[in-house]
Formats: sequence, structure tokens, C-alpha cells
Amino acid sequence: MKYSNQERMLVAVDSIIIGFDGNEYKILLIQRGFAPEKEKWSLMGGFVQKNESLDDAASRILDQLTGLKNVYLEQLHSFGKPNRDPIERVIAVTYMALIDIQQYEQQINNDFHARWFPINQLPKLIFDHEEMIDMALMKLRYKATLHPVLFELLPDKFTIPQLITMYEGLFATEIDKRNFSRKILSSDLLIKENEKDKSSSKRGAFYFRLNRETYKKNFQRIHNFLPKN
Amino acid sequence: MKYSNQERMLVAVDSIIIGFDGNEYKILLIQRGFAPEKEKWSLMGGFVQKNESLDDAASRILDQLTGLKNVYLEQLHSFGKPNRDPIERVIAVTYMALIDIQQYEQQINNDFHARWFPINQLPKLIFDHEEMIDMALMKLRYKATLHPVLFELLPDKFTIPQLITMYEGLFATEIDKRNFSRKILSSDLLIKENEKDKSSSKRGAFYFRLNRETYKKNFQRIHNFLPKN
DNA sequence: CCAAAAGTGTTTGACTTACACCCATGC
DNA sequence: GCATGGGTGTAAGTCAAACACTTTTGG
Repeated sequence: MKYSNQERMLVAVDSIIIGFDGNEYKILLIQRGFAPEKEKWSLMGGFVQKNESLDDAASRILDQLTGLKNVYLEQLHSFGKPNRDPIERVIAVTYMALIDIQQYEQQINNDFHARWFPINQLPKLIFDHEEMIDMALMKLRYKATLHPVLFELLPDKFTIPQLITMYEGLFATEIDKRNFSRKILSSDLLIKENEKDKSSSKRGAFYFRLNRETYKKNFQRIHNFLPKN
Repeated sequence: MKYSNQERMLVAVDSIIIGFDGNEYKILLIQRGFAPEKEKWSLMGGFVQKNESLDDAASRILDQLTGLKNVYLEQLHSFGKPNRDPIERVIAVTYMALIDIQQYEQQINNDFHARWFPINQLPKLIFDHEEMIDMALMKLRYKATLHPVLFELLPDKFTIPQLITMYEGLFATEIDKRNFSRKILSSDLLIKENEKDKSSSKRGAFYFRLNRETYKKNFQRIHNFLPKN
């Protein structure tokens, strides 16, 4: 049995994959492999298959196009204007992925036709993908103001100055390192290592690791690492 | 031309319509008019048609099933487990609507087969609609912690004690009226009327109206009307 | 005049900011 | 020994919480 007299349509998943390379935020794009707009740059996307959920589709597509597994992946918003795809009606469910660029950079560049673009130097994109990216960045800024989600972008070991650069990049603001340190250290989210990163100063900055337990437990709590204005 | 070898599926919109009657939060449900699960209680839903966007579909369905127009309506989340509807594959995009119950109570009860249920006395619902409601309430709590969205639930004129009851109901907490008053009055969101509501005390409480300008302009700003714990 | 809700004022303490200053080290 | 980024300490200011108290008015 089926519902009668109803229009059936394709459902696609498109993922906005965001990374931070230590200086800038980047988005992973791919050259579309089929018509229309073949060879044009596009978000990572694909159609939802018969027996998979939306989340499963997002994970599968991410894996197929980039080899990425077990990354932070969150559903964002669904787009459904009737003519957003000129070929036929397609509903697009977007997901946002946050990944540590360094861990995957080689793999992605070598094995797949994907490329990282800085967020202020994006190429022209197909369909409504630019709108999707705008929405993802707005959401990320909003979420990062309140929750420590940006840690997903960092490697296992990172320094507080790196953290500061990351926050400053996303919010285009300057952060007082002394106050930031105090706040983040009092949050119980970081575990200090003995090792130092000497790549950007003579004295060296201590490495920290994320305390995954308190991170998960207190993720929904509102943290306030940013200055008010 | 069409994309080949892809599965097309139905796309539905389901709206969680939330109201507050002065004492409790309620959700508007309808008795489903067609099989399967005919006569069972369900969210307001329907299929997305050929030439309408998702937002348009949500507005149209809301209007058709309840007569409601121009209400607060926000896309929430999309649900797509393969067997969530036993008849055939259906992707459901959920929307949350917030309305002033009193303004529409008569209209809805008389003209449509819809009914308000208190959120802790919901009937058994079809498919995954309970999960959708849970998600909507979580989202509403989250949003109301940070933004003055609950004003959407109130009539044009309301008192501060009513506001307090509304916040207390959603967060199951007690609020100090003196501190709450000070915070909300200093927010610039309210315009004081000369009239008083004497229905719940001898002295009477002044009516206020929402300042729509500052409301819209500062909606995204973080307000903090709730106590910390 | 009293009960009961509305509303005002004040103290306390926690948290943020701003900023002076010290530390470590490669050159 | 000095320049440079990393990190600590502290005083001043701001804001929310707690709570005692006054106002209003129907019965």
C-alpha cells in the first residue's frame, strides 16, 4: 500500500565540513561528478538511499567522498525551494561537520577530488550551497559563543594561544590572553601536559588535552569564554 | 531529464504547535483523518506539494488544519528513519509554532477536529511524533533561556506575574519576582499600560505590551531573565 | 484592619575586565 | 642581555541574588 496522489521527490544530504588550520577557517568542497553543473564546486552531498536514515546517509556520504569517519556531525536545516535543483525536485537536508584539518589533510588531498577553501575565498558554488554555508557559519558562531564546540577542530594536543587564535578567527575580535586563560582553565575542560610547543615562541606554550569526560557532561552548559564585546 | 537510479520518497511537514493557557503548556493535536492509524492523535502534518517550499507547506498545513495564520513558525529538525511510517518511506520536516492560546481557542475547537493537550498528559501518538515533541520542548527551553521567544505565547496585553508563571512553568522552577521584574523592565522590551489586571489580586498588576521594535532588533541578543540555578 | 499579591530598595558577593608585571628562552 | 611571546596577580567595576520592607485594596 502507498499514499495516493502524492508527489514523491529526491532527498539529498549536503554536508558543510568545517576545519581550522591554525590561521583560518576552511570548508571542504568537491568537484561535482555528474550533470548538471558537472565539475563545478559543491558541498559534499548525495542522495538518501532506500534503507538508510538521514544521519546514516550523512555519515556514508562523508566517508565515501573523504574517508572521514567518527567526526562531529550535526543536522542543521532542510532546504526545499521547488526549483533549487534545475533537474528535478530535491529536498536537501544539511549537516555540519567539524574536523581537525591536520589529521586528514593529506588523506583528503591525495585520495579524493576534494579541496579546502578558506571561508572568505570560496569559489562559486552550485544551487543554494552558498546559503547553506552561511547558515552553517552563523550556527557555528552562535554555538561556539555558548558551548565549547570548537575543540572539535583541534588536534589532540593544543596550546592556549592556539585556542585564542581559533576564537579570534571565528569572531573577528581580539581576546585578552590573560583573561581567556583564566576562564578556560577554571572550566575544568583542559588537562595540562608536561610537553611544550616551541614552534611559535622561545619560552614555549604548554600543551593541553581536552578532558573528554567533563566536555561531554557539561557540553550543554553555557560557558563564557568570550569577552562581552 | 531526471537523476537516474535514485529512490524518490514522500516529504511531510509536521508542526508542533505550542501554547500556554496561563497555567500550563499545551500542544495542539489532531485526529488523523486517513489510514494508517486513522483516528489516532497526531501532530499537524501533511505532505509537501509539487510547487511549494517547506516553509510554505508548513504555513499551508497549519492554516488548513487550524485556521492559524501569521504565527511564529520555525523549522526544527528532519526525521528520516526508513520505517518511521509503515506505509511507505516518508521524510518528516518538523516545525515549531508558538501561539497565544486564548486568541484561537474557540476557533480551533469549533471549526476543526483539533484539541489542546497539556504537555504532561499527552495521548499516545502515531509514529515518532512523541520524539518530535520532546525535541521541540527541549529546543523551546533552550531558546527561551537565551531569547525572549516566550512572548509569542502571550496575548497583546499581559502582566509581569503572568510572565513569571510562564517562565516557571516551562522550567519547573521558582523565580524571585523582584529580581525578575528588575531584569525584564531594564531590558527595554516592555511598554507599560495604564490599565491593571485585577483578576488575581486586589491591588492589581499593571498590563504591559511587547515593544515589537526592540523585540525584533534584539531578539538574537542573549537576555538573561532566569536565575542561574 | 487584615490578608495577600504587587512592587521597591539595599546589601552582599561573585564574576569580568583592564592592566601592570614577571617568566622563560633563543638569538 | 634583550626581544618576544607565555603566563600570573590584582584592583576596580558590574551585575545578579537574597531578602526586608512598603504599597494597594477588597472583604
